[in-house]
Amino acid sequence: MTHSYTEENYLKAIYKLLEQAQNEASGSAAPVHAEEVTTNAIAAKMQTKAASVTDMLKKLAEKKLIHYRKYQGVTLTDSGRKVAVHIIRKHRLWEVFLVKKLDFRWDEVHDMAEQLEHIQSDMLIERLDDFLDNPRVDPHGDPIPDRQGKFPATDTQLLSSLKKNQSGIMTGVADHAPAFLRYLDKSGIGLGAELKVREVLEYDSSMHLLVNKKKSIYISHDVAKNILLRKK
Amino acid sequence: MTHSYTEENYLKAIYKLLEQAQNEASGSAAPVHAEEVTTNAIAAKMQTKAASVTDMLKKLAEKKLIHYRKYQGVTLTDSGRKVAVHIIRKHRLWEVFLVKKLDFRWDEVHDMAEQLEHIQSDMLIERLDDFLDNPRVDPHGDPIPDRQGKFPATDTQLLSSLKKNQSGIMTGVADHAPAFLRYLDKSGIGLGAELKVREVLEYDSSMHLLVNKKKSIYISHDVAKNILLRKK
DNA sequence: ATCAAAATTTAGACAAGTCTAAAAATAATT
DNA sequence: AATTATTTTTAGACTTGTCTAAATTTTGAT
Repeated sequence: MTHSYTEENYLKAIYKLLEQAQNEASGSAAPVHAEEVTTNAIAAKMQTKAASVTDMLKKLAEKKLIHYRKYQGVTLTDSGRKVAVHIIRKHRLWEVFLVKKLDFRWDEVHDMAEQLEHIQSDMLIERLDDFLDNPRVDPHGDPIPDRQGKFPATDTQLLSSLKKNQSGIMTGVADHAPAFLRYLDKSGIGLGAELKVREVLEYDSSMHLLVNKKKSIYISHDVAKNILLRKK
Repeated sequence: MTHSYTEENYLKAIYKLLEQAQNEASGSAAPVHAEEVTTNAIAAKMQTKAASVTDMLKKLAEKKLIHYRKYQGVTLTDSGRKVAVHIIRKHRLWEVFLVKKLDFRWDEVHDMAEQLEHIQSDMLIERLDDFLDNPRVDPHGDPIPDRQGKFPATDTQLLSSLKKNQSGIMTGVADHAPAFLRYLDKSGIGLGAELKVREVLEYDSSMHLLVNKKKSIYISHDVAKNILLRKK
């Protein structure tokens, strides 16, 4: 019923890689057949060696947390996905706590939440959820699944998909690197900001934006690809 | 600079056993020469075997966290004590959070705090301290050391040491067992309560108390030995 | 279709923490 | 002071998670 710290981290990594594969597949024309995650991808994400990953995959498969076919790749079973989503729920709720109650900035909370997400107590996390007024998203705009593991509906798109004169409200980021987050802070771009596309430069797809109807800034295509918003 | 979850738990156990030995020594006529803790005592407290304790003691001695003389016993070095006190600080602050902010009862928080005390982040614990308005004691009345490891001064005694007609304000408990705490709740006895000794029965030292000038109850000597108060 | 490159798995080893059983040291008792 | 009894330590083994190096499988390119 209970899983080790390390097992939880592997399940979370696999979940995120699967999610990422889904997003990339839906972006292309390819049909979304059950994507699988590779050993090497997991090793890269976990900062470990492929041999270690193989060892862990065998253990997770034995516990029926993943579907594992040698040399082919892995997916999560329903129970594996449940564990992963619960870890994500805890991670994101603790991030809200750190930002809303302890006044940390959104670029500071990741490492602390990485530890807090493994605290074992369902009561604790439900009380924390209530204490925070049942937030739907974390400080980066990522959705927080409910206790059943259901994610709130979202309809966001990448800023990079907007055309000239279109605008939207920023709802999240696709890159959580502290340096990127601090760059956004410095540029006056945060969750809830109104972003209007003034111009899209043809040769490098960089954008000229109007932030909150006031501030005019230029951002690269790389930046635009990592900002999520709801078009209006 | 950083220690494993298990090392931290051993250091905390040794600290508490030393503290306990100190208290018992000061109660008797014996001089308080540097008490040492035995392998068996640690094994009992950690719910493990003596052989495992010996293995860990070697490691802790190598890291200069304890003074270890084979067959003789152990004490903490200054740096070992510092680690232990910091764990206790974190444990007690998290307990305050759980009770004051998440509305847990004082008998429910121990297991959660046992996990939370190992979260590594000095920033986090200082922010938490401020968020809780720098409490001096945890929900059981135990003193919370400051970030330098200094404990606030306290002058408490056991309820069992009071004589007929003496009274005091309850400041803590010596036993943290959930069943004991729930018994106190049911009896209307909690931190801050005024306890007046109406009568001490001679043959079993049980007491007749007046709680908050209203409620009259009888408690055994065992209970009286586990209630701390400040005499007035 | 074959061969080289890349990815994955196996084999064997290591560190942390635990255990049982046996040996050694200390304490207690007569 | 000698001899049990108790406590503590050592020896050797097991588990979890990791690693390197070698073997195997799959993929890609000609």
